[in-house]
Amino acid sequence: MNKKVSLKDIAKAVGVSTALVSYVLNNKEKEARVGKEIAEVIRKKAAEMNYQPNQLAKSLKSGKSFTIGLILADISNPFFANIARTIEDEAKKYNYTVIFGSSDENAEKSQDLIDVLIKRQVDGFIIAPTERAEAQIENLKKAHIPFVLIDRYFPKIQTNYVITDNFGAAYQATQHLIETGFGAIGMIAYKNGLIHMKERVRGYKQALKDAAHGKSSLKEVTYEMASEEIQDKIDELINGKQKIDALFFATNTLSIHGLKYLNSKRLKVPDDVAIVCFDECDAFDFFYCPLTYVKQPLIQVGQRAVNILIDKINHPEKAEEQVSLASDFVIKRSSIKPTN
Amino acid sequence: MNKKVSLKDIAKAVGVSTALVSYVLNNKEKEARVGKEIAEVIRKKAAEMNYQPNQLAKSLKSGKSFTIGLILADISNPFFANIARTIEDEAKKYNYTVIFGSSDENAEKSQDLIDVLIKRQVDGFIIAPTERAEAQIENLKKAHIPFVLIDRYFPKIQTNYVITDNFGAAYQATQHLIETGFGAIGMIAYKNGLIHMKERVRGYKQALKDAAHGKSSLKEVTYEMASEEIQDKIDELINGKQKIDALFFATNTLSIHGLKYLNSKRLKVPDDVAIVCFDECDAFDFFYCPLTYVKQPLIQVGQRAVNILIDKINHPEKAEEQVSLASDFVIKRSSIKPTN
DNA sequence: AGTTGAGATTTAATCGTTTAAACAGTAAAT
DNA sequence: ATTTACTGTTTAAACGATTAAATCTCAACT
Repeated sequence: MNKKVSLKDIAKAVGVSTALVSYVLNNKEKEARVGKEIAEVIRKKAAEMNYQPNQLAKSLKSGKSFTIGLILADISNPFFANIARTIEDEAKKYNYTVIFGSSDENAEKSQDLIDVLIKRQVDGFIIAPTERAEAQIENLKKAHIPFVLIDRYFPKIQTNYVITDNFGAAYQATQHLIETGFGAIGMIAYKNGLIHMKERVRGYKQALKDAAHGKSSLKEVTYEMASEEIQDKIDELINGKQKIDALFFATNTLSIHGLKYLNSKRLKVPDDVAIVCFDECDAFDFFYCPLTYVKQPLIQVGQRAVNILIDKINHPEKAEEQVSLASDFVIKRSSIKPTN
Repeated sequence: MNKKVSLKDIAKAVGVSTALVSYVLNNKEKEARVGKEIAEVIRKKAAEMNYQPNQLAKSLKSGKSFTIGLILADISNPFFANIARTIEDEAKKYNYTVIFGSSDENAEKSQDLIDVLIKRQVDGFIIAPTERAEAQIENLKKAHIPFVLIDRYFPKIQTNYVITDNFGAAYQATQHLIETGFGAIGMIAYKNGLIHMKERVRGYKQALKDAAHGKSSLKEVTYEMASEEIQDKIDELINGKQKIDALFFATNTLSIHGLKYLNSKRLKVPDDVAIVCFDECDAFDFFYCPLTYVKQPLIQVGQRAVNILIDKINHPEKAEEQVSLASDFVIKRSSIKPTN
């Protein structure tokens, strides 16, 4: 059969040792003082035989795989897919390849993925960590494996991370609703201990407090049952004693589920309830009322994460870097007080 | 520093040769007649030292990397992201890892990715091939590298592939519009030579022909400039002499661009123009009028592709497999004749 | 005592590269 | 004539694992 061409094959074909071939094909002719003519012959033969170096062997020898492990919650969520895309592109610039996996916000799956990728000798990780992943992250630290967290991080662990200023963005969003004149502002968030979610909630509450705007109406749903639970929560907010007239969704998926339910209840945006979303989403383009949203700088998050990771890979002694990026806030009609 | 633990380290710690350690950790104690007590010691030590075998070394030795290379047009497109997700999940069942890249429908990028992945010794490829990629595919064949094409294939090249019946789906969609009573049915497709697109166009044309429904109104746009060009094309269809009253979009991205433009022109669906889309999309949920669409069996495509690939990897002598899957056709209000 | 055999373990080659070090050959310098 | 200094090339070890073959140790049997 058609076995793959190795250095040895070329060496045999030309009639020299593999060392010479290696030097030539790695452009180390100068240092290794390889004869000019033989170098040409080797180069020609390699091309002719369509030689492709075995990266596994190279990595084994060098201890560097030029591979980044990427662990996200779910690649089919556009938020993560866009980050993945950026990370892939950015990594390619430095000749790195990306292997990714979806954790589904599940700490065991996340650990499995980390193990698989460590066995594959990735040079480092970019991870959007799940709840209860503190131990995994501590272990990576202990093992001195470079990594950068994105989207979330653990305040108790000193790590590299690139996030967006969730508190600030949520504060701004809530403040905007207050200033626009809405009286009772509800929020729907995921029920979990992850910092990005906590910060969004904190921003919302702080904004209400600073404006002495009554007490907060926060409702939380689980990741697994979001689309069902959100319906009850919205009902409670709508029918509760402090009937809300504005609603802040903490993520794009919550927005989609929530808006669908509002549609099904024939509640009009912004007349019956004003809306602000965290993150954007293709789907928003087709909502009858243009939606106000927090626009996270996804591309910068991805690029910074890659840059910091590669820097850390090449300079393991460097101190951890923490980056918090500001979001844009895009105001559309969904959060404008209807004139009546 | 904290170098990684190797077989040798364990061997040294226990005071035996690496061979024993290897036998034990690969559960080959029986065949290799390893002492029961020492096996226990080795196992304990390995766990204690948190040994993770080096997959690169294993692969180098065995010639199998348990890695699949996945080449898609763009991972940030939900159509591909969903396939990627399925492929990742399915591959994991067989202990395979997926490395992916985006070709952006560009043959050079695709070739670059193939080269990178070959160097990384992937066991096989799953590829949604771009235009002008025939030579690449031929080369893979010549090199006896297992691969499965998805979404598209090349009729002139005998390969494994898993696609959906594009002709049938387009025929059904068009026939539905005819039977519903629309008089002039336009279609917007990408201008390229790829089989999936050609088949969709062929299905559309054949349905018109079989129903003796006048001549076709096909407009084609380029991949790179789709969002701009689609506007002119829609204008032509709307204002042309055979003013259309129904429109068939050949992909989800074309649907989104097209519908946005129709919205901006204040054309109502289905009153001014009926709509059928190929592929679904989250965004459709929020379009004011529920959209009729061809629902491709993405999960099956991904799973079959993985299964066929792994089969081919393990049995290279097997004949190529060609799979064409039927799509669902979901009829909603956008293609229902308004009663007036 | 010597042979046989089974059990337990090690040796060494191998996968495809890289690269320091050794070696060989020639020319210039002493 | 010998040393020195290049130039050009090969040797061999190493990366971390696997595994056939070799080796060693006993115990059992003749």
